[in-house]
Amino acid sequence: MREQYADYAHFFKALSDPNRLMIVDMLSCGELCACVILEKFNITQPTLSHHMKTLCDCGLVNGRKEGKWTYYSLNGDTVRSFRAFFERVTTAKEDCICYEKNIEEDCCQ
Amino acid sequence: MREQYADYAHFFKALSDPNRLMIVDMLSCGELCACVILEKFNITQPTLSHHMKTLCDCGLVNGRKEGKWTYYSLNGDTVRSFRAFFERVTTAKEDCICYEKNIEEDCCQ
DNA sequence: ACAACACATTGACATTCATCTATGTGTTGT
DNA sequence: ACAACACATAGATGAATGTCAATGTGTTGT
Repeated sequence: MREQYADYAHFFKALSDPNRLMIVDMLSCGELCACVILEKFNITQPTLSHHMKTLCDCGLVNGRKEGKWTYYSLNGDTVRSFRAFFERVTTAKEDCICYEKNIEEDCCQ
Repeated sequence: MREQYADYAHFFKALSDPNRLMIVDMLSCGELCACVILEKFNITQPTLSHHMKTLCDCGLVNGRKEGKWTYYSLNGDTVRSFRAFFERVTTAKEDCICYEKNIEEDCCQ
């Protein structure tokens, strides 16, 4: 569990940009071509390409090339595991790290 | 909706740091004193203070001073609205922005 | 073969960020 | 009143990030 914080932090970082959040929203209904996505933004093509790489690298989005075009779609499995992680990390649980050694012992008596 | 991307991006950014993710996990079981949190990390006190400010500024965490000590806790309302936003943004919906003007018209015919 | 197109890569730049040391502020106990 | 403590703030620094212009790569149509 302890190592997962760094792993999942990448997902949060990937979604910490408004443009990328909007891209994910657009992809929630299904696959879209890069050129279609680009039309909705006031950014250059290289910038979109960079954002798509960020989303693909962390596994949230899949890319599929078809001739000249590249189609992007959400990775349902990643989205679900991300959702589950956030749920776990914000919900009280018996094996929470807050119960580990030293906690609530040496301070604030 | 369009403006919400920037608003919620702040939440994702606040959680994009492994230390802050772990802090949220610790707080999921209830209120904790800053000094108790600090013990679990290999960071200095000013660095923790900075992280707590980041979490508080976006509304995910509440701070409460009591004498010398400061107690932090998760803001349940913010967590729930954040969860709902992520759910909405990753789920197909009839009023999705991907259906707005120009999309799927001028490209990839 | 060649021009046009869709997209990726490179390199540069300004901004933001995590972290530290040093210092300030308010509280507690003697 | 004063020392010790808990925490915040200020300032500095190296690393990461979002953006762009320029260029590269692979595909399509003539």
